[in-house]
Parts: sequence; C-alpha cells; structure tokens
Amino acid sequence: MTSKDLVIARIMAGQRRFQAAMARDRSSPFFSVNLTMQQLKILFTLRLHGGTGGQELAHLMGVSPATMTGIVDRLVAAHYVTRREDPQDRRVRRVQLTPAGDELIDGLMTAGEEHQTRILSRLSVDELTVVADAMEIMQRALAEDEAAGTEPSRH
Amino acid sequence: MTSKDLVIARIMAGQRRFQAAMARDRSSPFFSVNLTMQQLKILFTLRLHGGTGGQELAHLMGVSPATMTGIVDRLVAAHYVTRREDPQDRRVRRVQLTPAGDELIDGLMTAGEEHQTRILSRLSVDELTVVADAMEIMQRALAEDEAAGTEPSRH
DNA sequence: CCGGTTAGTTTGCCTTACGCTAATATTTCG
DNA sequence: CGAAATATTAGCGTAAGGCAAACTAACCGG
Repeated sequence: MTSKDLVIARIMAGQRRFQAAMARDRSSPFFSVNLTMQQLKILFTLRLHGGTGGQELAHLMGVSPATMTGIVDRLVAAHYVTRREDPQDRRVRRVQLTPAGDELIDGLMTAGEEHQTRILSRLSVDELTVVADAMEIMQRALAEDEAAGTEPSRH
Repeated sequence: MTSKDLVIARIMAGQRRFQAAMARDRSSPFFSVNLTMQQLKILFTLRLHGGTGGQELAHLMGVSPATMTGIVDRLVAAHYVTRREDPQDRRVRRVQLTPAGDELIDGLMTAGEEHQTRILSRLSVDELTVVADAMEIMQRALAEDEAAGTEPSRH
C-alpha cells in the first residue's frame, strides 16, 4: 500500500462519515418522492441520456414497448416527462424530462446542500480557501478523467 | 454577499458538478434495487433509527399497523429486516435491519466510491494532501455542528 | 409503388404490493 | 379486573407493472 493509497483511504473514510451525517438529516427529499421505483429509475435514465426514443427506453429498462407505453403515459400525466414525435422519423416518440422532472432529480441529487452549506459557514476564510483549493484540484482531476477514459465506458 | 459566501458558493457549485459526474456512472447500485419505494423508505428509516417498534414504524411512515405488518412480512421474507419480540414489552415487535439490509443501504449511500477513488488516484501526493486537509477541516466543522445544534433538529 | 420491417399503442389478462376497516388475541397497567 | 395498547388476520379495493397478441402508421429498399 503506497502512501498515496493511504491518503486516498483516509479521504474516502472522511467522505463516508460525511455521507452518514447527511443521511441523518430527516428532511431528505427522498422521503417525499411519490413515484414507484420503476418510474424513478426511468427519470434518472432520461436524465442520463437527455431523452430517448420509446423503443430505446424500453430496451434500456429491460421491458416490453407495451409496458413502457403505460409507464410513460403515467409520467406524462404527472408532468415529469414529455413525449413528442421525432421530426426525423415520425414513428419514434422522443421522451424527455420536463423542468419538473429535472427539478425532482436535482432535488434528490443535491439533497443535503443546506446542511453542507451550514457546515461550510462554520469555517474561517482560510479554512474555506483550503476546501476551495481541494475542490479545484478534484474538478481538474475529474475533467482529466472524463477526457481520458470515460468515452469507452460511457457506452 | 460576503467573501465567505462567495467561496462557499464556489465550493457548492464544484460539488454539484462532481455529483453530476457521479450520476453519469451507469453502474450505480440504484438501478439494481428491486424493492418498492415504500420498502426502501422503510429500510432508510430503520437505518436512521437503529430499529423501531412496529407501531412506531407505522406511525413514522404514516400508515396503519395492519399495512405495516404486511410490508414488514415481505421485508423479513427478503431477509432485509428482522422482527423480534421486545423483552420489555411483549406486545411490541422490534424491527431492525439485517446485515443484508445494512449492506443494501450502505451500497446506495456509498455509490460512486470507486469512481471517486479513481479520480483521487490521478492526483499527486501534494494535491492529495490538500484534499485530505480539506477533509479534516470539514470533519471538524461537522463534529462542531453536531455538538452544537443538531440535538434540537434531531427530532 | 409495393411489400417487408419497424415503432408505438391498445386490449386483455395476470401478478404483486399497498392501503384501509373491522375483528381478534395477547399483553400491559392503573 | 377492565380498559387500553400492540400486532395480526381477513376481506376488499386500487394502482402499477408486465406480457403476448393484434393493430396502425411510418419507413425504406427493390
């Protein structure tokens, strides 16, 4: 185990503790989601893909097109997605998140931000600067990671 | 807007970008969860509370005791929770996560760790040290926050 | 233009899960 | 001992997902 590995392990342990503290916040939007798991999975999938055709979505979710029609019907009725004819191929129904759908996913993904902000507010300017530097470092590494290797694993 | 606020805003924006990149990882365990939302909410609730009586759990979830009996039946059958008689009051059924239940919740809460570890591996030792320092700073602030004010908002 | 293929929808059927009320049995406690 | 509390069972209803089969509209190549 290299010294880099040790530091990484320590960082990840800290991250886990942080995550556990966030999870203790009972105001998580997760508890107020009133969708089924399949519906939520579909919303996340649409977020990942920026919208898909109906056939493709059925395939991604591993269900029949008939089933997907029903599910999308209900998501449209709930105003979380839109279903539109594809201009290039009128057979295809493009399914996309609405702003409300986006909001719901964002809310789940950014749960705990208030809590985090509150914790950051406790820090001095010097401390905040260290945290900000660390964030810059991580962003750069993330950008490199995406430029270098996520293309093949993207799909 | 103070200069602290500006730095905090920048940190949170970075955090959001980071989160979005993690969400793009299709290997998220979320997609392989085959529980209903209500079941998952109950597992998270049990994690938060470390186990509860049946009546309490029904109340927390806002359903009748009869309904909760059925749901817990199914979670017991799936080996995610145990149900035991409370030694202090034999009317009460204490419901708790099993190790498998814990694992499932942990998996969801720590999703993306591999991805994060990979990104951290790209950093030099100096850079990692900055990130580790930042993490220390955050942990200290978190500890202070918990010592200071989470008691009243805990419930 | 036509025939074969593709994409999506409808219909009908089935299964699972949740949710409730009412009734019941056991346990607790004043 | 009786009333209240806890959990379970039975019965009923609704919603959602899931499939196969049939159907319609659209696409595309010969």
